[in-house]
Amino acid sequence: MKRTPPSKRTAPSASAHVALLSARWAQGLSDELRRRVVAETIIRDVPAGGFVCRKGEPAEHWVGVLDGLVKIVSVSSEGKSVSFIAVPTGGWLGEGALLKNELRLYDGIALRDSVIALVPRNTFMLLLDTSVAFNRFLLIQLNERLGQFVAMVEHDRMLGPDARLARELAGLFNPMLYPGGGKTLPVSQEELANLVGLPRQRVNQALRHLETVGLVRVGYRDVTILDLEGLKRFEK
Amino acid sequence: MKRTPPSKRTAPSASAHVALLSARWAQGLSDELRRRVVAETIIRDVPAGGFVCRKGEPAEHWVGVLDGLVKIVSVSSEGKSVSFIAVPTGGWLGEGALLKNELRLYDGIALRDSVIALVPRNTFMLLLDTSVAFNRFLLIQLNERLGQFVAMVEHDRMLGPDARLARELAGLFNPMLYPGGGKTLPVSQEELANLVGLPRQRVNQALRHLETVGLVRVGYRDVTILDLEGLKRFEK
DNA sequence: TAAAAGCTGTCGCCTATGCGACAGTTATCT
DNA sequence: AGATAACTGTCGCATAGGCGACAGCTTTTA
Repeated sequence: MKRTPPSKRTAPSASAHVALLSARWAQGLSDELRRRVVAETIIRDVPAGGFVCRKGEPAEHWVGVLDGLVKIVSVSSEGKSVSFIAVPTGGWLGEGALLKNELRLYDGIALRDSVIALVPRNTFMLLLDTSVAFNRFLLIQLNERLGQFVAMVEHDRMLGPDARLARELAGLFNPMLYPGGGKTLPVSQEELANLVGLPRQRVNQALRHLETVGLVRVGYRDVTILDLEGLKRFEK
Repeated sequence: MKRTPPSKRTAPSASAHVALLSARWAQGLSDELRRRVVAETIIRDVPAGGFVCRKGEPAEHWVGVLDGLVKIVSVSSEGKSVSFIAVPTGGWLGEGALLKNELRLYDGIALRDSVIALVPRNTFMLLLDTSVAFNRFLLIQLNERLGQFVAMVEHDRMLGPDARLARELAGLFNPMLYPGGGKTLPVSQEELANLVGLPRQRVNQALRHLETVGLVRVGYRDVTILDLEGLKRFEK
């Protein structure tokens, strides 16, 4: 089981709505739309380890991480879990099932206490139907995310474990998908293992290797990126 | 080296424009736009083994496979090549670099003699700026492709070689991305190996396994899908 | 029709991954 | 502060993937 730090039970506040409207996609909207978005969006605190959305449920919301860190996970029938990406503060997720009008295919789980925005499907669709800027934003977001996954497949198949970890770490800091934010990832090595698709022991080795090369600093339950470009280039 | 069957040198014909306008994204366009698309799009025959687009060049076109089969490939610095997907007749590709206004990140190579449509960047951008339907089409296409790649990562990390091959084969027949078309894939086992990211020898075993279970029929330089749903479900 | 090129089916070896185990650390709970 | 839970760092082993080699077929080329 996962350790669950104490949940700071901040009541959904006005600051959440500020964070909401400062999202990049909200910049181009008309005042009217902005008002509707604020009125209709639900803000919810999710403690570390809690579900942001669940595989199998109908997709009723577009999900924003106003603060925190959320991983997208698939759990196999035998209980083996694969994490795809970690979406940090400022990131948005869940448009896939919304666009396909399908059940959610993956779980969303908070890696630490997070503040989540839930934009209802109707609001989302309204934006899609009325705002050119919003369409463009989504296009860019999907395209960027697609690029990230193509790169994941590429790296999974071409690179060794150390390089895979390096690239994955770099990917977690894609500035297009994940604007702002620091350079420290508050994640255990076991989580990292899930994210990279390697055994935890191997991740440990790889981390130490990357540390000796000066690309990252390894702490307890966190990793700090020292040289993003170096990580992207790392090969052996 | 790859074998290169003789190239049927059909001159770009009127039938190509018919194929072009019958693409799903062209359905919703105004007559004016349809005229422009036909006028500005370049039709080109590419022989098996030829490049449809090349890594490193600026993205000047959106690429349609009017007839044939095109693989998207990344070649590592040491010459190891990874194929991501095979885009069959009716498929479209290359919007990624176009949207990002970047250099192409991957090669596009014809797996057999193919008829290719090249929609110039300006035409593409015009469609993007003026047609709501086109925007929606692209959104769907990107989303669908993203789903395909997420599934690839999932399967690469969760499933064994046989199941990986099964899912990959199934993925090549996603009706959303690749409408129409038969159920036979004219591809050597070595190509399949590149597509699945396994050694050729292992792919051979896996194919024979899938054949004994009745999911596919294996021929010389081709594989016929017998049970698409079975392939999607295959686990061991 | 003969020869050459390319693909398929198998064997067998080597290395790396995948994984259980466990001692040592660091944080959290009461 | 002490107890407990969670995370980190290592060893070592079994298995599976990665790969060279090569004989038997199929298709194209001369």
